[in-house]
Amino acid sequence: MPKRENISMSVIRRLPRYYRFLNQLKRDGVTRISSTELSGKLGLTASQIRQDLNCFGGFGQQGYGYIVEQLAAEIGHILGVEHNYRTVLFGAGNLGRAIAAHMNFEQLGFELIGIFDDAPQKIGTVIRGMEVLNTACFENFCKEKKPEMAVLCIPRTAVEATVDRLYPLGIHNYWNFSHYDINMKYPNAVVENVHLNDSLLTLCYCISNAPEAQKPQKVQI
Amino acid sequence: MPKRENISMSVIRRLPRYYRFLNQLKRDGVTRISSTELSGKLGLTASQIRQDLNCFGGFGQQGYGYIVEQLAAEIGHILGVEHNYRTVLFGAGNLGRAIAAHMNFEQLGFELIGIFDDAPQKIGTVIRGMEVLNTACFENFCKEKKPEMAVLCIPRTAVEATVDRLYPLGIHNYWNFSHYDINMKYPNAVVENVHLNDSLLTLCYCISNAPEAQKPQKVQI
DNA sequence: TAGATTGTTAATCGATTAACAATC
DNA sequence: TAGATTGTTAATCGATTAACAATC
Repeated sequence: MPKRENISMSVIRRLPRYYRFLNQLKRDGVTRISSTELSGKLGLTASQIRQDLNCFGGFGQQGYGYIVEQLAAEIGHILGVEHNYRTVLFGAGNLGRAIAAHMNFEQLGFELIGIFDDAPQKIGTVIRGMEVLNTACFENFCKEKKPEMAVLCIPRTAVEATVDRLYPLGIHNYWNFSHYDINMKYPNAVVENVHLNDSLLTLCYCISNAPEAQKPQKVQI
Repeated sequence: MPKRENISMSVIRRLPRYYRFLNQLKRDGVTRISSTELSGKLGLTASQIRQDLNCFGGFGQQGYGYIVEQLAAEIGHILGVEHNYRTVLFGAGNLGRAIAAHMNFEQLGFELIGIFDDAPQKIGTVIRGMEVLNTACFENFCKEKKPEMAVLCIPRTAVEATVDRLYPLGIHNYWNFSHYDINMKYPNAVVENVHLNDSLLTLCYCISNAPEAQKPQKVQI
């Protein structure tokens, strides 16, 4: 794959979805698929799928289509799922515990190597067989384990101080569940935000402004 | 606000962010703001902000700007935060418990009125002062409480059957944490997806493809 | 070979930005 | 009134779709 420059975010955000569907097809025993078939399953145009894939290289065969297993592997490689970036999680509250327990980090390019909190009642508790460590010990942990990414499940108010501490330790990549905007202060940090509040408000808008036919008040049980 | 038709998703997805920033300004005691000032804080162009707001009406005063409190209220109203849609949550696993405990549903247009699971060891446990109920009892619950939205924190494999059950009961709105695509079978359902796996994979791509200067291997502790 | 389907270029569509007249 | 800033129209930019030649 020689091209790959200035790929737009629109394209990038579709890749995980392609990857997911292709892996499902693989599990279902499908060996070969055309862009038209795939477009039906994904609800996109065949043209868009071909355009997207050709940002990274020509993975298909003219007149034949794409080999499912090969294409899945290519996209996995493009995403970088083989990297297993060493990851720490900050905040062992409800959300942090859920994320630690729920996510298959290993299949998604990361390896969870430590969970940190500063509340005494949380330190020492176990999540997914991993003991929650005291945030105070992070510098020592860091020297030995050299984490590359941090998941932030801490309150908005605590994020700035935490990033001020992690960034100089070489942790420049963040999966951020707070609404604090890390890139304001650290424009070079690589940040993926999960804004659950915004997502819920978007749903609220869509419900409130759905065509009349779908309005809840019209519904009968 | 007379206009409001065919608002693009791009605009809608920016509204929660405007709402969030305006509420913060309100808390900070700011009474007045211009589109230019706001654009600086949000990292958007002033033009875009004015365009976005004018999809819904003219909320500013020429030569003066926008009154923070008033604009926040207007956007809240556009989003529909006052609706308090009656909400049930399915799946009291790690993620479901975290979402139930973590989200301020009341401030975001929803009211959580029930949590359901079918695992005996979960039924009867308490989350946020609310007892987890047996999924088997849902029809009865529904007759009395008439829920309008469902949060789905159940495994992908269980979603289809659950929606098959909920949709005919009049629940057409979903906050979906699984990767099952509800709109395939129910095109009229109003669905907001939270795809945590896709988000993490996107981060993986961004880390793997960041400019050399940011690559983790170059970092010194 | 004929049929199918890609890779890629060109056309269209939509979203963002710029400009400026209206007006507070 | 003069200065500022909106609301809105026009220009630009980017993303999606359509078309088709290349080729398996």
